[in-house]
Formats: sequence, structure tokens, C-alpha cells
Amino acid sequence: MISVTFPDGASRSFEPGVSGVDIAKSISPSLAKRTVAMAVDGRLSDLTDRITTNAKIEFVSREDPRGLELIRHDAAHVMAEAVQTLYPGTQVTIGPVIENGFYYDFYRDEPFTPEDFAAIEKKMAEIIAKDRPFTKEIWSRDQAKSWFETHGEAFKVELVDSIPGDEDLKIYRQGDWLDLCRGPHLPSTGKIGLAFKIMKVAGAYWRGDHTRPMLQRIYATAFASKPELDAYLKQLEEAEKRDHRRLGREMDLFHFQEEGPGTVFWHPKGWTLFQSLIAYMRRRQQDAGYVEVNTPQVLDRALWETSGHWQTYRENMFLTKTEDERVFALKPMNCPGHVQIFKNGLKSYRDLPMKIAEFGIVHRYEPSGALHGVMRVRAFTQDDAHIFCTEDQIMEESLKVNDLILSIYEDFGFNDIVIKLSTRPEKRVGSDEAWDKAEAALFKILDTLAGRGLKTGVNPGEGAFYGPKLEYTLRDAIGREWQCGTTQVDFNLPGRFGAFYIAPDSEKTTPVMIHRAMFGSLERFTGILIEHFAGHLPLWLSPLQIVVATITQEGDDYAYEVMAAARKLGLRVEGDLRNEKITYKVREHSLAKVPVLLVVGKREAQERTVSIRRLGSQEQKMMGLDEALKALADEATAPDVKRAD
RNA sequence: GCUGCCGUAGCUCAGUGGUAGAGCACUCCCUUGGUAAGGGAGAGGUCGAGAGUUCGAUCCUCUCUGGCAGCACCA
Repeated sequence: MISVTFPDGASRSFEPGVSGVDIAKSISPSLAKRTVAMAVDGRLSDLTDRITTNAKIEFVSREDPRGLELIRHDAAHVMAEAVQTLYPGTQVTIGPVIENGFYYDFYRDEPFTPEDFAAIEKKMAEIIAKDRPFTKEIWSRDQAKSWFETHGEAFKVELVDSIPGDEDLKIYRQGDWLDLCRGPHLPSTGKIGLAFKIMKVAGAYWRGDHTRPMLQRIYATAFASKPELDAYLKQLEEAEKRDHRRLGREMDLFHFQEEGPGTVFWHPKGWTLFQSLIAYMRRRQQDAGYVEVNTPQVLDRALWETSGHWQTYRENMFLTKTEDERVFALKPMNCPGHVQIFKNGLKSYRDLPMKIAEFGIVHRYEPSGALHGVMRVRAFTQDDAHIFCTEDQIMEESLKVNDLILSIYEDFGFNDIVIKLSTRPEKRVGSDEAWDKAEAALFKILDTLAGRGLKTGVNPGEGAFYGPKLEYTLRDAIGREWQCGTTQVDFNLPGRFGAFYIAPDSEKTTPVMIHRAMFGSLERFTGILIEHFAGHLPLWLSPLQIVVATITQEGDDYAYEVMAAARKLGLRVEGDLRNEKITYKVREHSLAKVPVLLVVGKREAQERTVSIRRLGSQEQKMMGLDEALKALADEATAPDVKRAD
């Protein structure tokens, strides 16, 4: 007999080889009915798996997060069967569960279109209605390979070949259809339920490799219940409403046009927001001992050859050739320019660390498919800085940068930060020794940060061509992650340019260069803020903070007075004295995401008050004019300035 | 860049092998109305660009260009 222990600590004895189903049934028929899988010693398994030794087991229902994963995984199998039934000759590849759903990659000459979705969904529903059991078989590699070969499944053959080791393979069958699969699965297709939906179809490279064939990836989702599916679809709609491209237009912040793909036309309001961010960052950097510079936009090819950009980054660079045949490039990075400033004039170790900052506009010729609103553009402004320091100072300076970055993100309401270390890429400059040193330094920093309880990780091979980097990823209000800040340790560029300082021993010594950006790109950060706040920017960031709206012309004089008083306190205010109903004005400024609406009519003018309506609220608050403006001015003060007060 | 889809008025979108329409926005007139759309009139488009097929193309074909989704790439 073996002993099976349950989550509540109770245990029972069974014959060895007892299955999960048997155990569940022995406890209660209703438990057996709602159980779809089990965790044996923490590992999720098929309910039909046999238990041969003492074990802890936990039954998993459809409502369990692990059950949801099975629902989606099984739905992927069912979708693949549906597709192969409807479109014979289509080859299957892989179909994993992803966040919020699943997909399956197919190979077929004809493209799938959204018109096909309904037919596929219908076929899926039929397969689910048949409630066929998922059955597991163990096949030898040769058996699997020859089966897939005779069925024309070239991609599956490749998958079998790529599975390491000599272990046998698992095949899951649902009726006549089968797939190579690690499992586990629900007991039968009927357990999937009908809360599924095909979302979209798009191309994806086989094995994520752009040199391999492009497959058609059908994305879908599934939930344990219809209300959960509906809630998810609703959430997608909400996310679309906070799309910065849409809000950028509605709030009149910026626009794009054909002649400048990937480059932004900033409107007055957008530029005000952009400049608020720069002003904020300038204050923070000055406090942290940085000096600000500005370096040329266009520089001779020779400089980029020295830096290594010409050899490793040229495909991303905008090049120009002048009448006299000289080749220049728009800077894709600010670092070479900053090295020139460092080199100009003799530097002593006493000058280190030297922190050179620039709101540097860089141009990068990004692949057209990568462009995305202001989040991914071809010309952007970095809050860039380079810290020239000694090797001994790397740790301390990098940690200072880290603290500054985290403090800055907090000012914008971002608290969920992940820091990842990207190590040496294949395409790089510099010796392995230099890379060893740089990576060792960053690993040490990463350990320190992990020790402080921060979330950390590693991205192997993702570093810049001149050095490894720490990347700061923040999570926005709806859970999406954005890479913003970065700290990079560079043992290469200063040496390539022959930069040096005089060390205490009077020797010329090459400095280490720490590249760092905190917002990363002002454009991207602006986009993230718009989406994070769904356009409801905090008052200190809002480009237009107050609109004074009159009810009738009788309020005009007083409205001008209110505006003047608000401007005197540094508030960004506009008046709406149009001959329109107040309801109309309220609607318009609400849609434009104006944070504060001060409504003034005869009453307010007489009492010297204002009626305050905040964005997102239907309520109105009457306040004395001076009191109201003072409170608003206080709220509109940037967090760092407030701290300094 | 790759695969698929799309490009008609400022915005959202109808539409047809015989040179175009709606709603909102805009302009003017009426309306002075207390917290998310008051009424009327008017103006506005070489239907993304080029080539081809056709008696005739916004519509069909091709090329280019821009956008969208995903992949690949990245701040």
C-alpha cells in the first residue's frame, strides 16, 4: 500500500498504481466531477496518471489558475485539429499558452483571414461537444518521426529531432487527432468549455528566427467561464482607449505624417509636457552633480569608425553625403560626442568622476515594422549622461545612478521595477578581458540590488556592442512592461578614442565610462505616462492645467481676473468664454482631459469664488478664489521642488 | 525588414467601373443657457502616389509609400 497525502494534511492508503481519478472518486463523486488534473508532489499531471509511491497530491479544478492553463493548452490542440480538418494540407508546429491566452503556429500557403475565424471556432465547438478523452501514449523517437514524416509534418519532425536526450516522447490523442506534447491535459475536450475566442492572425518566424520560414500564428484566448472571457474583452477595449496614439490626438499633443515616418510633430501641449519632463530631469541631475552639454548632430564618418558604430551599427544610421563627397552621419548615440568633451583639455584623477549629461537627440533608422507611435521612433531625445570614472568608482557610481533612477520613477508613480543585466552580444568591440571586467562589475551591482529586495534578472547576449548593461523595466497601470532606464559599463570607447586622465602616479590612464539614461527616451517616457495615466496626467505634468469656463457673458470680466491670478501663480490656464452652453464646455474639456475646470458665472463673480470640477468627477466644489488657486498651485508643484521647500 | 490587413473630409466611417456621401468637428446666424452634445445655414475631398487594363478607374492589376497587428529588432 502507498500513502497519499492531501493539502489539508489528511492521508489515505491506496494500492500502488492507483490513478488520480480513482482517488478522487473514492473521496466523493462530486470531487471527481469537478477535478480536471492533479498536482503530484507539486508537479501537474494527468488525472489518469498512476501513482506508485507515497505522494502528496492536490486536485486541480477548472477554476484553478493551473486549470486555466490546461484549458488554454487543450484549446490550442483543439484549434489545431479544427484548422487541419478545415484546411487539409496545413502543417502544425507549436501551440503554447501565453499570458491571456494561447496561439498555434501553422504552415500553409494560403493566408488565414479573420473571415476564417468563425468557421474555426465552430469546428472547435464541435470537437469540444464530442467530449473526446485526451489519451497519452509513449512513442519512441523513431516511431514519432516516421509518423510525422508520413503525414507531411516537416516542422514536427524537426521538433522531434531537437528534443534532447534519448527519452521517449509523449503523444496526446483526442479522437483521431494527435499531437506531440509534453502534457498534461484535461480529461477530455468537453472540459475546455465554450468561453474561447480567436483573436487575430499574424506572421511569426519558425523558431523566432528571421532566416527561417514565416508561419501563420493564430492567437486565441480561453477562460473557465463566459463572464471571465467577457471581462477580458472589456479590458482590451479599455486598454485601447488609453492608447497614446489616440490620446495624443484627442489631447492635441502630437501628430505624425507620411513624410516623416517614425518622427514626431510635437504640438504646443505635447511640447509643454515634454519640456516639463526635461525641466524636472535637469533639476534632478544638477542636484546629483551632473554638468549639461550639447554636442553636434552630424559628425564625420571617421569619428564613427573610431567609435565602432560604423562597423557594428551602420545599418541603423542615417547617412548624408555632401556636395564635396564627405560622408557624415547623424548621431545615433551621444557617447562619442561626450568622449570628445572629456578629451578636450587635460583631465586629472581629481576631476573624476566627471558626469556629462545631454538631452541628446539621436536618430536611428529603425526597421519600419518596429515603429509604434512615440514609443518607438526614429528620432528621439535621450536624457543621456556619461560618467567618466576610475575602475574603483564603478560600483559606487552605478549604485548612485540606480538610486536616482528608482527615486525618479517613484515621482511618476512607478514602483514595480525589474532590473535586468544584459551580457555581451555576439557583435561587439573590445577584448574579452575588458568584457569580463565590465560584466563582473555589473553582476556585483545586480547582486547588491537583489540583496536589497529588488527584482532582478539576466538577459544573456543582449548587451550593447561596447559594453554590458543594466536595464530598468517599469510596469504601468495596466501591467505592461516598458524598458526605460539603462546603466552600461564601458571599458572600450574611451580607449578607442584615446581618452585618458592623469592618475595619482602621474601615468596616463584610460577612464571607464558609465553610460546611463533614466527616462531612456523622452518620447517613449511621455507615451508611457499618457498610457499609464490614461490621459489623466497629474496636475504638475498636465500641459493645460486649468480651463476657466463661463456660463454666460456676465462672467467674462471675472473669468479674465481668475485667469490672470492663476497665471501669476505659474499655473497653465486658458479661458473658454465662447457662447456655448456650460454642458457643452464641460463635455469638450473633459474629452480633452483638462484636469481642472473652473466654472464662473454671475454667482461666482459676486461672491469671488470658483466652482471646481475635476476631471473624472461629476462633483463640483465651491471655493474662494484665492484659496482655490493656492491649493491648485501647490498641487501643481513638481514633487522634487516640493521636497526642497 | 518579414507575413497579413488597411489608406475616401480634421476625426469616425458608408459607398459605386460613368470624376462621391453621413455623423461629429469647422465657419456664419439665432440662442445667454448652471456642470458630458440647443437650433439653423454654409464651407470643406485631384478617394495615399505612380503606372497599367478599359471608351471611361476612387473601385480591377502591378509598383511605391504610409499606417495597423504580430514576428524579428530596440530607448
